[in-house]
Amino acid sequence: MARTKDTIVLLGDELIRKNGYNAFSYADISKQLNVKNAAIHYHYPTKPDLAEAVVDWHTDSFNRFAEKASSKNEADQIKMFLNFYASIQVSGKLCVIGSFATDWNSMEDSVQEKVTEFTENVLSWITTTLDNGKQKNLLTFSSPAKIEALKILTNMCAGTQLARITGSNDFTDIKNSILEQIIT
Amino acid sequence: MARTKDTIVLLGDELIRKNGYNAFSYADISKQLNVKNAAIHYHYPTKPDLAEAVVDWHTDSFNRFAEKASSKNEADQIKMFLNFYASIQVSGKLCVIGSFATDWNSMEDSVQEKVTEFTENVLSWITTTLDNGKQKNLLTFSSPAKIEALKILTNMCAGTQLARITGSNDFTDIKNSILEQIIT
DNA sequence: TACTTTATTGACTAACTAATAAGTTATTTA
DNA sequence: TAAATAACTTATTAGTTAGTCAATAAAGTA
Repeated sequence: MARTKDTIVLLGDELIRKNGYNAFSYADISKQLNVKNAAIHYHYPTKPDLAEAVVDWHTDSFNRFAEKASSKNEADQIKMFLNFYASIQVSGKLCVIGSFATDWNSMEDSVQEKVTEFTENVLSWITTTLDNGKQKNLLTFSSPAKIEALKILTNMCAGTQLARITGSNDFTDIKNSILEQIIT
Repeated sequence: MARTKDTIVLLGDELIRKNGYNAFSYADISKQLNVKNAAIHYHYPTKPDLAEAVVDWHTDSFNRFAEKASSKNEADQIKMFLNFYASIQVSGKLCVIGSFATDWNSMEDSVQEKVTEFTENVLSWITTTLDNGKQKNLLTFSSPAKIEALKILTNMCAGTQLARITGSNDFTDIKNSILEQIIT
């Protein structure tokens, strides 16, 4: 039964994106899971090991998202993407990319590499989706798709951060404005 | 002589924006300053006290920036603002807003309040500058100035974060694209 | 000159941290 | 059934953390 092992990743992810990588400890997880901290070390010997597993989970999760979205048209796919970020915002979490970027300098190389790969994966999905949507006349934007993707991603990533400071209306405004501008 | 006291804030700010609030310790500062950690506690009794001083420093710093920029036209003011973020990116730091947002839940109320005030101050400066620039036909954008301001700020904030992961070209591309689109 | 304030050190503490080693129990597997 | 493996606990360690307190030295003030 891989029950505990999986739950650790979910709790780890929640703690990382709610409180930050350096703010959480194995004790936080073990308390919530009602096991001793040594049990966490049994499944994930070191903190970087756990961090890697968290990034892997996000990779799988995003691939499932892309798979699920692939049945819709490009305008709806972008909508789904922004709605995904809206759910992050509502749950009080942050985008993984932003969370790991802030604690980048305390991250092991192995973790950094996985985060980089994940980020490039997300960016290329947005870029391709924008490009295809433009060709089908479902989407409009003037800059190259890659740069439009960078702007949308940074809007969402820092949008969830900003919402903590100035409130969730700011996030919603950003999200709606993006959709208004790119959907024909 | 307030030499040490001021240097502590500068070092604290650098550590917060390079490594994160929860990743730095009084020991890091005391080593660099060649004083004992008790000396840091003399000037800033608790970590939140230091964090408040760091935010105050940013408030002063931004006010000086706005004052200095006020002699230029609105297009140049926005350019200056983006260039300011470019210098943050180059120095390997992050935007204060993003740094504090990520560690928001480990922040004292007193610090949160100061960060909120600072962020609203920055946002209203961008909004006003965009608005004035539009009226003078120096700037063009279709959404309300406030929302355009939110988008530019989140682009810059997460742009410095993303640059750590995927490289500084992405930041430069975002920056140039913003300028191309809003400057007439 | 005597007192007070400012800036600092030295010495310490209590709490927390990631991580380890040895032992325990239950479940597979051969 | 015996051995092996998986999933833990108990107990502990070495290091770090923010924060305190008493002592000190220098500079300013009355």
